[in-house]
Amino acid sequence: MASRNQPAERCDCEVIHGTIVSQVMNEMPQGNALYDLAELFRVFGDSTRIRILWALDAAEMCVCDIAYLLNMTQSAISHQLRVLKQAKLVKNRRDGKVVFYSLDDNHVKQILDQGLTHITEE
Amino acid sequence: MASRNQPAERCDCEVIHGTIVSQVMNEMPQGNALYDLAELFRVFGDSTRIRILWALDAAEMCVCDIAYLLNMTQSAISHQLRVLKQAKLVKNRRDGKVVFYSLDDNHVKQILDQGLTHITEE
DNA sequence: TTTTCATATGAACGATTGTTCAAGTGTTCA
DNA sequence: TGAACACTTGAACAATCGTTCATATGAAAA
Repeated sequence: MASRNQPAERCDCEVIHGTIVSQVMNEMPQGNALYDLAELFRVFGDSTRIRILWALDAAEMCVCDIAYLLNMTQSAISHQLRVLKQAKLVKNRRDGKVVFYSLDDNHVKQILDQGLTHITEE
Repeated sequence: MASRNQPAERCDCEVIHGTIVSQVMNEMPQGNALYDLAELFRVFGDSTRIRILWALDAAEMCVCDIAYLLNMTQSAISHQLRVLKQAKLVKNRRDGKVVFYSLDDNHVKQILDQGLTHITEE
């Protein structure tokens, strides 16, 4: 019998879904696919980053504009923009001293909207 | 002049988007809407929870099934199921000793798929 | 009733996160 | 060139997170 604090062996409860469970195990995306998916959502999982994306959906904006808009320091915004850029959610272009950020593609807004739909429907 | 480590005052960079920025500030959802949105995505932002949701999309399942499937302890799974239930992403029903979990609504799979689309398109 | 199984829960732990602070680029303008 | 501006970056910090361990609950079987 499996001790309780080990990675689980097959349980003894009535196995209604035994066959399906085997299927799921075989069909579950291998390797990093689900890990990458979690990482993507983790980037969306912060209200500062959400507000940045929300702002950039309305217009391309420089770092100081975003900082002013969210009432935060440039440093904090810059750190978060780096996270967003690494996740390919935003892109940037330099124009003299100023760096303008914008959404990288239209998936971003779709993902936000999908989330909002879940929240507002209750 | 604003010192650098204060919540930002209006910057001096060329204000191309000044008008739009004001608009965004007015139109940005007030109160908790964006905070709630971030919290929703934060729940998706963990690979254990993503794998649980993936499994439950295939079939209703008991806790020990999920633990076996993901090769984790029942305790760890139970803790995560609580998070998922609080976020209204899963629901459960008791049948004797066994508690069966399933996805709460079809938004969940839509959100997962939307994320996968972003990842796979490169 | 007592035992057993399935699950839940609270405390504790290391690991990760978001912000701040201080210092660093890189560009423009005088 | 040198000052000023827009932005970036690394280290440090408190706060939060996910898992483990030990224990508790709830239901069925003995």
